[in-house]
Amino acid sequence: MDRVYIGELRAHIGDRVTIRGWVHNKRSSGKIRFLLVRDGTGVVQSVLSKGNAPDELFQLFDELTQESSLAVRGTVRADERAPGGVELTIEEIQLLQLAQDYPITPKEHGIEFLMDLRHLWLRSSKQHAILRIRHEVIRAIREFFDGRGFTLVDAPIFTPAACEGTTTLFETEYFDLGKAYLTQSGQLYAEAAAMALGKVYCFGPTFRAEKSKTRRHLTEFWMVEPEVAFNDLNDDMDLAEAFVEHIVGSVLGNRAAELKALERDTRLLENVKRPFPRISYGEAVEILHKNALPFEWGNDLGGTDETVVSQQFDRPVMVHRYPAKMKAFYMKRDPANPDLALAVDVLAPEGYGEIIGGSQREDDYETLLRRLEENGLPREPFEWYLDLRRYGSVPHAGFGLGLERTVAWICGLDHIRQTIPFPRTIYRLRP
RNA sequence: UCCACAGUAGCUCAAUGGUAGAGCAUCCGGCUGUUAACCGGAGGGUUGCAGGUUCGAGUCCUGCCUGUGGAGCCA
Repeated sequence: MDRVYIGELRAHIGDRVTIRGWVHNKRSSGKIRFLLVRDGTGVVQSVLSKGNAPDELFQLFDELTQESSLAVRGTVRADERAPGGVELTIEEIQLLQLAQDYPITPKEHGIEFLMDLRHLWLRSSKQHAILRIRHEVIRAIREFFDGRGFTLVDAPIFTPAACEGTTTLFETEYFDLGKAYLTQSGQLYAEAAAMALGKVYCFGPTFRAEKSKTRRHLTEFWMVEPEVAFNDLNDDMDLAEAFVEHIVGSVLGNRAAELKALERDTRLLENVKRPFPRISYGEAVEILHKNALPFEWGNDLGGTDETVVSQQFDRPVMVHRYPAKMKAFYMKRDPANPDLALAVDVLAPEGYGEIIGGSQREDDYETLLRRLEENGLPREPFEWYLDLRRYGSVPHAGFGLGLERTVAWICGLDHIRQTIPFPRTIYRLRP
């Protein structure tokens, strides 16, 4: 079998091989023809010249359309004139299917048009690069936790109630048991698992029915959530910075070609090394005031606020101890100031905003019960969660990292929707 | 939900209230090393929908639809 992948052609110079793929583009000049073939591992230019090939082959070449599927047999040659330095002298073309009127031409297109054709857009080289970096980030995430004794514990996607009681959830009928909701976080379940296994993480899709219309939001996105028994907020921040450093380092080390294809300036990514600066919410507010931004203590940091704060640093910054009032009920209060929650957000540089949100969890039964009431949450669906504080409660902490926001930042994209194969936004359910 | 912007050829965009155009794509022709190739030609339109103002509306006004960006919310 002489079949090889385009990515391996360099090791086959002088060989007669067969590649199988799709027509990426073609060019012609009089009696010479250039066919660019893509197979997922790369693109190779293959050449046909008059005098060296039969007329039937020229005929077939001229009929080929963009994205037609085919097999090409030929001899591999090194040639400086070819993109990539390697090309194929065509001896035989086997057409598998002639594509009709491929809509995505090698020219500019608008985002709406490309999103409607997302199933075809994935064939473009930049989308390849993004999806490969997404894969690398996922691989690095698993590698990081698996190498540190964490156990992957999947959380359910159907849940009986809101985890945090703040955001709007997708609702569905669940047989005779009433309403069920698509999960907005696996955290509460991760906490239960941490009490069983010590160090755990869950990694799966999460759903938010908020009608968010920004470059940072999807209605369906992936989140990885570690949870560690006996960790406090400082341990949590130690874990978060090591985690982010590992992810960025893995992409830099293993996906340099993809970053280059995206024209990403990697110098800013090289900076992502421990320790990350740690500032309190109060210090963040001071930074905003120094930059003449009107900001009232007690409000949450908005998109531009986050950008201004993160611009003060050359790497991700961790903002901790937010006003408890605006944070979720399960976050533990700071013993030094009960108005503050032991929470931490990690803000990515370059205006990419919050990629991690985490906290030390409330571990006292009575306090947690009071928080549920203060937040107007029903007790019954949380009984099992309260059990975790009845039976051997311990300090513990964790965080959630948004996969797509992280990929958008590392790739330097202007919008989160390109970081997931088939994005779900408020106005997009297809394809 | 609120605010702003946009919708013209398959795509990306032009067009002072006065005959709807270009580039790319498609089709035809040319070119023996092209690099989003290039050169010549052809076809391609209910200007998002419904009203209104006007001698005349792609252009101005009203409503609606669709999309984009932002706010809020958050990963």
